Amino acid sequence: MAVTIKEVAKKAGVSPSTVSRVIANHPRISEETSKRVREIMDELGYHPNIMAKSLVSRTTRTIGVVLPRPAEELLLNFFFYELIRGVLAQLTRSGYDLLMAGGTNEQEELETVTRLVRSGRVDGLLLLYSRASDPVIHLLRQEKMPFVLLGRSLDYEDVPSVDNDNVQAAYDATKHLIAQGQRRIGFVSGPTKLAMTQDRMAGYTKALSEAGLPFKEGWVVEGEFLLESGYRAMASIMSQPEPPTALVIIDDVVAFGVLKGLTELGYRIPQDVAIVSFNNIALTELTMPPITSVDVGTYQLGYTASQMVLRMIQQVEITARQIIPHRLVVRESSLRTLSLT
Amino acid sequence: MAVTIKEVAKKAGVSPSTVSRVIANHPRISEETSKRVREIMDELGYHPNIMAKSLVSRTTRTIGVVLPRPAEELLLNFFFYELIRGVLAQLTRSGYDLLMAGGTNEQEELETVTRLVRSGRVDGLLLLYSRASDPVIHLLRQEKMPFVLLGRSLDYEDVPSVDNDNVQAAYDATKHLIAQGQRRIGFVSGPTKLAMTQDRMAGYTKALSEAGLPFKEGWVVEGEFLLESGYRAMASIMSQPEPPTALVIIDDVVAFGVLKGLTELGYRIPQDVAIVSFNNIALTELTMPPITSVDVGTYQLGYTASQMVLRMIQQVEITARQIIPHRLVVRESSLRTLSLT
DNA sequence: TGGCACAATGTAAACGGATACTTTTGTGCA
DNA sequence: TGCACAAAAGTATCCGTTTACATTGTGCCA
Repeated sequence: MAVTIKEVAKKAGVSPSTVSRVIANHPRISEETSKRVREIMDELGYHPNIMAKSLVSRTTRTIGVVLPRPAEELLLNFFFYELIRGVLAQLTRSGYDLLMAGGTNEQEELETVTRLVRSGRVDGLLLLYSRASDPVIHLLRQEKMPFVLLGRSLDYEDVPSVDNDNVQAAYDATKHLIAQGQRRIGFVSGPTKLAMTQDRMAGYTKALSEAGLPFKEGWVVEGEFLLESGYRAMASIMSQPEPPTALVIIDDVVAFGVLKGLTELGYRIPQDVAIVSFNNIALTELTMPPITSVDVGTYQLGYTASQMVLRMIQQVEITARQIIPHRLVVRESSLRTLSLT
Repeated sequence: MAVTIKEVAKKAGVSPSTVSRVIANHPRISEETSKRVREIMDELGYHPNIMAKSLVSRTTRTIGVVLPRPAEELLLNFFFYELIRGVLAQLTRSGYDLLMAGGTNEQEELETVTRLVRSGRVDGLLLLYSRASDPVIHLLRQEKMPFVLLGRSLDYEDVPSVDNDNVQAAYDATKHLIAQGQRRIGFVSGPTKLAMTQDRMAGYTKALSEAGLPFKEGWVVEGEFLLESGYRAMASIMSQPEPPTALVIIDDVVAFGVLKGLTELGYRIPQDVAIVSFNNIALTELTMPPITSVDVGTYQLGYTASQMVLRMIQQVEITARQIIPHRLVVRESSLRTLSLT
């Protein structure tokens, strides 16, 4: 059906190996032959059969992307597309393809990854999560399959990963509130088993203590990456005897819930309560007021993660942990200057 | 490196072909042999090499998903993840893999798809857009490669596609507003070259005329799927001498912009202006007020589209155009009963 | 002018698995 | 006991490429 190297060879009056060498830019092929063969390849619309190529080269030029299990996916939901764009841009540039996989539970996921690795389906993997102590990670290390985590792992410091400096990001966000004159600052947190949550928490407390501001237990509430979570966390924090006048919020979606809850309770943002959050998804500028958020460079995360796996495949030395710069995007929700108090 | 069929055969004391037949569940293999071979496969952690298998079977068990070009991607942004989950669920169930591809411009995209098709990389394709008169579609038809569009194509009625009944969806949404007592209803539209836009427009006008309500030029504004677009469209509509008291909005993201604009201008939602929109992305319930939106069954769209390609590959007869049911999710933004007028 | 180096190309054997065709083994029956 | 015939398994070839090794051809030098 499809055009093969043999048909090209026949039409060009050369042997299949010559055609193969033309494709590979082998030095010992004469200009003349090369040109003629290329013409015929174009004429016949020849494209090398990747399966055959892979079989002999033992490489697939394919990177697998493993989605998190549905239970952990919520964070990803809103920047998945941009992330994939970044991944795809890098892979396309390097002539690699992207295979997407995932399972609905731990076992299914492990089976899928095992199959991809053992059947020689991919040359490397990108794990879109940073779950601690994971059987998938064990497997990949054992099989010596190059892989990169999105977000650092709590358990393995030496596993290659791309991440933001979340400590610094939260530090910056909190500092920004302090610079606006805020003294009572709370923190709406995420699941504490995630490195991201721990890091942002650390940045928050660091900024507080440096500024000599109080850290109060009741001002910090752990939530999840769910729509209602922010709402509940906010209610808990604001019901304290002396509630904070500013909140650092672990994620934009949670911030949406907080914002809504605060508004419903009659708080004015930012006059009564100022907020900053993280990830800078598109809709943060469409809320009322627009939300100040830390842009984490989603596209760049995807782009760099792919670059890392590719480097690992090419046996190039890499830094085990690559940091993507963040940027605080200041919007109305955190600006004290608007306040008349 | 990896375990091959030969190693399994050797260890089991049979020939490679026997092992191959065990894998394929060939009828003429004795229970006993089959069991022994399977045990050894497990023991060695054998997984068939997909490349070798593909080479001889001339099939890849892989479906390609082609992303829209960045310029047209905005709509997709917020439900991409759910869509992919649907696709992946169906493919995994059927033992297929998902290859993701896309280009930054028309030529790049065509080259990518050509390569996937000609090099035998995929057995079928899913196009996540429904651009009219597309060179990619021409190519796929010519190469007899099974493919399914997401959303119907304006130019080719007979191209397989999954879609909502957008006429009916917009009709339902508009009717809902009418049932709430609305008489002056405007429409914030999208790019008219899209079938989706045309269909929703048609449903809107149909509902109006059935109810004997006026259709006014100035009440209908074409926008784009951009954040600011809704804002501008709203401004234009509301500056009419006699502005509408309700708006049907082509998409949730646009509706966010409209909502923000209306609120800033001092309109109360839904008392002064009621709104309904489409797609029901997660954040519609977190706006103030929450937005009534038509759920289009994103997961189901992905799931069904994949099912269609798989059927085409198996030469099963399919309906060229598959309709996914929609569902109006009523929230505060459209409820007139709240009004005191 | 024979011999040699080297460039250009050809030949053939893999890569791992599927399968048409062939051989071996086993069973029932005359 | 021998034979037919079916079940079970083995042999060999092919899928489309790459590549080690072999062959051919040319020019140059002793």
